[in-house]
Amino acid sequence: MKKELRDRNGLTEAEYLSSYEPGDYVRPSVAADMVIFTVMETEEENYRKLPEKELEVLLIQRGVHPYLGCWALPGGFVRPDETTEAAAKRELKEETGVDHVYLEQLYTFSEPERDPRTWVMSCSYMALIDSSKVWVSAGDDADQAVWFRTSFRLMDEHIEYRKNMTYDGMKTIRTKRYELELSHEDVVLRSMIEKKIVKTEHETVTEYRILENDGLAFDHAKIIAYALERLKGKVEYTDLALHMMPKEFTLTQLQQVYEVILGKTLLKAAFRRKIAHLVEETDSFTENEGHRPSRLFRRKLEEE
Amino acid sequence: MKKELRDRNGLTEAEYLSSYEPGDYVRPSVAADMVIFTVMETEEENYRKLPEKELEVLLIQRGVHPYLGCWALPGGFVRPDETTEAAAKRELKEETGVDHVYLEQLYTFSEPERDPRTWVMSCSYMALIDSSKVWVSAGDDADQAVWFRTSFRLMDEHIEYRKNMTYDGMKTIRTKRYELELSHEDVVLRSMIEKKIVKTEHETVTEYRILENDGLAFDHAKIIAYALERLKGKVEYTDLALHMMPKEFTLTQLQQVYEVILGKTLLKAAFRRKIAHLVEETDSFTENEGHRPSRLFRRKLEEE
DNA sequence: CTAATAGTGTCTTTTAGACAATATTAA
DNA sequence: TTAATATTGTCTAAAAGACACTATTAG
Repeated sequence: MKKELRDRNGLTEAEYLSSYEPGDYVRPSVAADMVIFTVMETEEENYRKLPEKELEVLLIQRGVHPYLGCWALPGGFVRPDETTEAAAKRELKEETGVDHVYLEQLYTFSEPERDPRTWVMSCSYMALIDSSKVWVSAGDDADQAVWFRTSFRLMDEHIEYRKNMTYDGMKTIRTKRYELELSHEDVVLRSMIEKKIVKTEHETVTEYRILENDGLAFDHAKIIAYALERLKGKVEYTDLALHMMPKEFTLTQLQQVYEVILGKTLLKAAFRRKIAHLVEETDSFTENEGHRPSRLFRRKLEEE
Repeated sequence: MKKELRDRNGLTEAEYLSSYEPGDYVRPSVAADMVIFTVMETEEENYRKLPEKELEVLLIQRGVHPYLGCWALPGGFVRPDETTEAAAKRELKEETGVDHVYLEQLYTFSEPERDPRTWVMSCSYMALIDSSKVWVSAGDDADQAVWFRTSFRLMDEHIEYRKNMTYDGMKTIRTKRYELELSHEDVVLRSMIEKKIVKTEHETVTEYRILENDGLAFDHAKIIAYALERLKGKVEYTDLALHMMPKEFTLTQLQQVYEVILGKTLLKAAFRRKIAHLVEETDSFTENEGHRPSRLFRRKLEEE
């Protein structure tokens, strides 16, 4: 309908576009980086007991500078014919061989100095995959992908109330320090991340900062911390956790996944009531467990 | 600690970086676009009645191709020395003159053809400003910024259950069609946006599509729809709405803001219980309203 | 007095938390 | 039989929904 509008140079849109020259402004590279989570079972000695579960993140050891030898999130540059999401899916497929998984855009990190080489933004994604699909990548060609056990603990919390003199009104600064510890066999990567929430009259500014970092490349400690907070936050009011389950699972297994993500134990009865609407019964049961068999459930696709 | 590691070419990190050449891969431009919301009061005839409230979005009429004459979100390209957030803040200041407001990153839109000129990603932000600060920008130099009344209505909802033969398992497709209507005086911008949620065994894919669009530039209808959904979703469990209030406000005013955002009326008693922990009393009251005075509150900064 | 909003009390319903009782299995 | 988990029931506590009653003001 606006076809024949002409701009101040007398050009129609078609004419403008055909004569358009991109100009030589500096442009950033954009990478899609992925925080891929899964929950794995640890080996259990007692044949009767159920195995414990642990939250794991996939990392790749860098074989090139910068951060040579450090561990990084899987990811790669976005190409001009794809979306960031398509780039993430492509990398995911390459790195894990897995195809149809839950994928959610997290945040675009854009501090200009986050990559020492050049201006690179990271559009980060969180992927959830079920451990039965986890193809433990035997070190292929260049880089090796490894699952790291994840621990993310609040180490310190601090609130400061500040009477702001210049501007009227109060200001509160809430600071939380988290320890992120990733381990695989004898490799332990440890970072301290600070989350600072500054509230004033109208503003609320949240800021993450890496205080210490040992072995993780770039600002990936920050990205992983951000992903863990998102995961924790959404698990309680969405069906996110269901995406980490195999096709059929027991309610106890599902509860374990919730517990690992939330970092606390839940009451069985209350848990079952709460997630009842997210699952549906199958006719199968577990067998040969040394105790009463458990009904298997699957994710319910219908219903809200 | 990894200082002296050398890569396959025998270079240390410092050597590598000093010899680093960016290469000539194609890079995208990245823009920071903002969905700026405020809630304004309509004029009320009856001196006793309280004014109604309406949700408004700030748009700018484009004076250049492409989408010449269409209305677009305020925004601009990110510069190499700033974060996307800094770019958003800069544009916000330029466009509205307002400085310290609530700002939250929404989503990075990256469809390669979203800008007909060249490859441009949009890192979108939502800003909330209080209407008392709204400087009704008298059309300045180039482009004029105008507040548009917002209506976002679910027009159609549809669920399809599909038995997937090739792959085992079910698939459900939930489709929602929304009408986005933005109006200012006699200008009415109308778009239809489709939200499609496809659930399979492990995957949940959500996709927004513009079905119809009249007068909004680029994919901005999609971005506004996304922002409205985020706003609605977070209002119920955060203090987001408080960022749209003036320094002091009555609880009824706050309730009106909730109601406008949620698009439904709330019960007074229940509402007050729910938000009690987010506000604190002042000693002031409204006056000359033709009815009982109302206590003024302010946003509480302490406490969770 | 009136027409409006302000503010609170209370009953009901729903949801969450806590814990206990009973069921079932492989070795 | 035993040591484990599975499953359900029930009581209590807290939160949400619904509604009604009382308070206060400018004109």
